[in-house]
Amino acid sequence: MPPHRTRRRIPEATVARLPVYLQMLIEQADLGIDSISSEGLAELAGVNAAKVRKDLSYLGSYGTRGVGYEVDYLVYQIRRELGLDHDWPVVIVGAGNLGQALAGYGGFHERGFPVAGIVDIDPSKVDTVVGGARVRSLDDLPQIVASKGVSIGVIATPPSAAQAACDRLVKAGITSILNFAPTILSVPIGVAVRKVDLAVELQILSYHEQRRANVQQSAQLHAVAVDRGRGASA
Amino acid sequence: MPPHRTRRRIPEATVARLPVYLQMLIEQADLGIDSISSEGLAELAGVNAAKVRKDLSYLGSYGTRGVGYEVDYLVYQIRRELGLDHDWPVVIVGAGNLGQALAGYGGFHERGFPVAGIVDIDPSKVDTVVGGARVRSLDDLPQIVASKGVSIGVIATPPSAAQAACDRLVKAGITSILNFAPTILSVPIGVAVRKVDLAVELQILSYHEQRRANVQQSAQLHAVAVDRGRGASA
DNA sequence: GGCGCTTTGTGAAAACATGCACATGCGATC
DNA sequence: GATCGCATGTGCATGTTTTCACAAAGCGCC
Repeated sequence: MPPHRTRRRIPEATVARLPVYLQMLIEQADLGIDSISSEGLAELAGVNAAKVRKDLSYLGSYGTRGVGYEVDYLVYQIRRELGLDHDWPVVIVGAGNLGQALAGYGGFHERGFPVAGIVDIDPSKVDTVVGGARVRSLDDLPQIVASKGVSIGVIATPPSAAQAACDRLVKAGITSILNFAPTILSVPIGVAVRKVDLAVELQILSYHEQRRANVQQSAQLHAVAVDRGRGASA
Repeated sequence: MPPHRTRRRIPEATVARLPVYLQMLIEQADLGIDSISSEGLAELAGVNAAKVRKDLSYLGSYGTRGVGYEVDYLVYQIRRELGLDHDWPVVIVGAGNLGQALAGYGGFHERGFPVAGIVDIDPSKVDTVVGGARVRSLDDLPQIVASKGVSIGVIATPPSAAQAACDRLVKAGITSILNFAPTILSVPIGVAVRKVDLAVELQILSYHEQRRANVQQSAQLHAVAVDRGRGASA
């Protein structure tokens, strides 16, 4: 039996880095580079070389000692592991600001996630055209999903409509959801959800800004205290 | 000396969850709820109650045993810790599809991150109006940053322009960057970067879809094997 | 004022992730 | 075809995050 039939589970942290390696490898391939070391890839991906090696070792032993990794082959293997050897059409729910931008964003299609359709509950938005796709009614969701074999849904609705959108996606047969609304969705087990909340990202940055400011202030206070101490002792 | 002058460092994982708690607490406050237990908050935030308690304990002892947490007070404390007691204006670089959507997205302003300006290198985009803001030249960046006290920059350029955009942001005095381009940025130490890559998110979902399919297939194979075994042994 | 109920806050254990350091094995060179 | 140099793959130590489990403590009721 081939050893990769029953594949050992890949740690989530590694799964999250594989797409980055993939991207970098594709860039290198386009530049005509056909071999790369863990150190080289680590530099490109902004991580440490041991981590790269350990991550890649979960896929199998695809490197050559003393040499490095063959770029094309690694691309092939990561693609296969991530399930990127075929396209995954996505359906977008919500044709507001963000939904429209996503539908018009070429990067999706280019990276294997063509937009199979965009739907909205608002009749005044239905049949308008955004980013080359005609907005369809939310009621058409099951038909779009079934006819195009869609398994990934993207929620780009206002927060108040997100759970309802989610429920309809699940009912239509969607099993993975990318949620842009600042809402915690509840889904049946077996449905994967990832959340992207722009405000949360900014708030995390805000924490670091805040902290930086505090540290500086505290350093100043400390300096003053030291000066006082000196003055007093002199 | 008050114990929170030299505040212990909050783990990164906790910092990433605080904004979610905050959001949920604000929702509860709006509903007129003024007290909540760790269990209740955990449910809302989609995490486990012990984690909520440990996370909140990093801020200090703000709960009441046998009762729970006072919603308003907790909101105040989390806000303070995250540095959200004042607005943080942001500047957006890149007025393409995504940049325009971000500029027009009300959620930013609403949650304390007003758009101080949006700039683009393309002269044909300059002076067009998107989402209520006039696009300005990339050359105006230092002036925008200085005059409005901006410390957070958002990169919404094509990947090939991202590093250059980053360099100019840093030179203009920006110390935190939210990067939407699928590019690893190199920045001087002291500058915080967070990356949001939509394709990466989809690829992670793809991995789980792929895996699901494999497991099912493998289960089927296994069922067949079992049946064979039975048939043979019967 | 004391008792019991409830929920916090936190040590300690377990699980997970990272990074080091080096044995292993491959290719190149002589 | 033996030797050398180099980069992989991995055992092990370290650090971080999650989870458990329970003592400590506030509130209401008698």
